Amino acid sequence: VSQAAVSRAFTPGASIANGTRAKVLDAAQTLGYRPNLLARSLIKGRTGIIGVVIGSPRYPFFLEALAALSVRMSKADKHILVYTAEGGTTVDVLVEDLLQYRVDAVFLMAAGLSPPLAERCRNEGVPVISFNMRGAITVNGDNLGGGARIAEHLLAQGYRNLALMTGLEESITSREREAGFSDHLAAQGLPPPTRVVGRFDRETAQQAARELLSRTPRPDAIFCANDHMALAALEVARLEFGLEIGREFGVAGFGDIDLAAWPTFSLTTYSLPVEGVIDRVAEVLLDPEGEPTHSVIGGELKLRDSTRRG
Amino acid sequence: VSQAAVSRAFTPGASIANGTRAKVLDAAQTLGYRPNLLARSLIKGRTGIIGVVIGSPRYPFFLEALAALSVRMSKADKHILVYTAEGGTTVDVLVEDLLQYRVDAVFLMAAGLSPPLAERCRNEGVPVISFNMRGAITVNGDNLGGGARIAEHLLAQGYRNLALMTGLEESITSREREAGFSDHLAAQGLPPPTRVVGRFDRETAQQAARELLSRTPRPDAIFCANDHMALAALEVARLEFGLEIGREFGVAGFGDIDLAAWPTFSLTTYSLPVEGVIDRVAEVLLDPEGEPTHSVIGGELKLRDSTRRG
DNA sequence: GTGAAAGCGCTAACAT
DNA sequence: ATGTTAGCGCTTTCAC
Repeated sequence: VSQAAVSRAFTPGASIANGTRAKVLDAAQTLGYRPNLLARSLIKGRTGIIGVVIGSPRYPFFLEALAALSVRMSKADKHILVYTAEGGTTVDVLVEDLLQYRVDAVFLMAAGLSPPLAERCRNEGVPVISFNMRGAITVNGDNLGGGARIAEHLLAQGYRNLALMTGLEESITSREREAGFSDHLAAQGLPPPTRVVGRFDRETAQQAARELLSRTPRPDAIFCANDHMALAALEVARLEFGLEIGREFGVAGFGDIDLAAWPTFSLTTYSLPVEGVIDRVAEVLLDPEGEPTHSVIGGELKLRDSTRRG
Repeated sequence: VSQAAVSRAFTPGASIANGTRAKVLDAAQTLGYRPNLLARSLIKGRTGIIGVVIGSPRYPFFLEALAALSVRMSKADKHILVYTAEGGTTVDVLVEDLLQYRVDAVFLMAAGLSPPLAERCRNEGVPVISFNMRGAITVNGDNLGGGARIAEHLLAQGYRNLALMTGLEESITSREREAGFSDHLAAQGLPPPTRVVGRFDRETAQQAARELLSRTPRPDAIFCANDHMALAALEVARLEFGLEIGREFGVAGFGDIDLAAWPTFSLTTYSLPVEGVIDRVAEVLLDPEGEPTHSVIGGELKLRDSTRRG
């Protein structure tokens, strides 16, 4: 009944007689005793907690990724401490806080970690994983490749007057998707697409789509930097301009969210495989060693009715 | 430069000279020192961490609620440790684990906490909040009232041959929405609605809708226990059966998710105000005292085109 | 295989 | 206002 014995009883491979262990576990059961993980972490230096910072908690992709990550981590007996950056708090403040909880690693679904703090994380042995951040370990969908595949596809379908709707101007993700698309056109000796700026959300995308569709000559197809904007554009084209989607106006997105496959929309898109991305993130998160790596998880072109002519 | 002085420097209202505090904070800055919250929690008995268990991480409502809660909690300097119950782990195991981390409270978005463990949580002073669990503190949308309002509305619009699509049979939420709906019909002396069982998801709902719409006489309106099923039913009716939604076939849901308001669907529904519900949850979570309370957060009927005749 | 003692990093009395 | 001491609940040498 010594303190050490109890500790050993709860430690998987400890040197303790089976009888003693059983006795201790039994007593714990009836007394309602459970080891205090805080105290354990204090000694061990590892908490089994992964810190996650979400910059835009309203953006469904991040939530899906969070859920997927949580499922993965549970399997490894690790857990997730969530911080959301809404309402003025900078990412630095949140990460600083996370470090105080002595998290084993940080997963950043937000931009804006300052290089000095990133440096400190490295020094303290806390790996930082992010979608897009120089200096950190990154895991990404194939933004460049996807953009290019979409451009290629639209041209193959005979669309000639192409438009592009970007996400937030400062978003690296958006810029990569745009670059993939535009560079492909340039490589074919074609002029750059008509460009409008969405901000990844529905409202702005609707405005941008209205503006674009009112122009003459009207573009005959658009590539939007994410599916949400593409669906907004599709709705505007169909319901407000009475265009037949696909034949009169092609729409393509990026991400392949569930909605894209609904028959009502049948949106052509390039997939961003949440599961695949998170699998890789989990892998890196669980393996502290290693230099900054940059993984690109390929998706695939999903050909649907929103870009089929005739 | 004593240990206690440092502690005081980092404690908001402690008795310490401004000069000393400045000096300590300054030194900490350059040395990269940050207090260890684990050690602090070990003494204080409070961690500032709220445990959240999500039973169905694929169900968007829970994710939205999680995001909303995280934002609320950040403001109170509390944080969220997320556990997902996918792949066989029981809620009991997860809550047990949460208790080991000495969380200040538990928010359960999952069913299945055993009464003995619930009891233990109470004894240890860890409040348990849930959407639907006897014995615990609960916060809910107005399932009963909403179901009734929908029934009332459908009748007022002249629909006469009503159908109902439930969620999971074991879901209390689904049963309440059903009861609100059916009881209203009964109170009007009308026969019970035709009843099909969905499982809250799209696939099952599509099957159920197909089956229902093939019957003779065909129902002229349906109430689905959530918006996702309602949208699935709407799509099937419109695209597979060629019905004019609203005039020939009325569709109503529950929840008022973003999609419901999209012009493509324009789904009539009774709102489940995520923000309102989570506001209340946060309130209870932050205030440990109090007996089991049961809050019902009212929503409102959203009249849209999916239930307008003529 | 088991117990005694030391210590993880902090805060809370209690002095001064 | 500051330093000293004790102790939060655990794991880890080190004896036995």
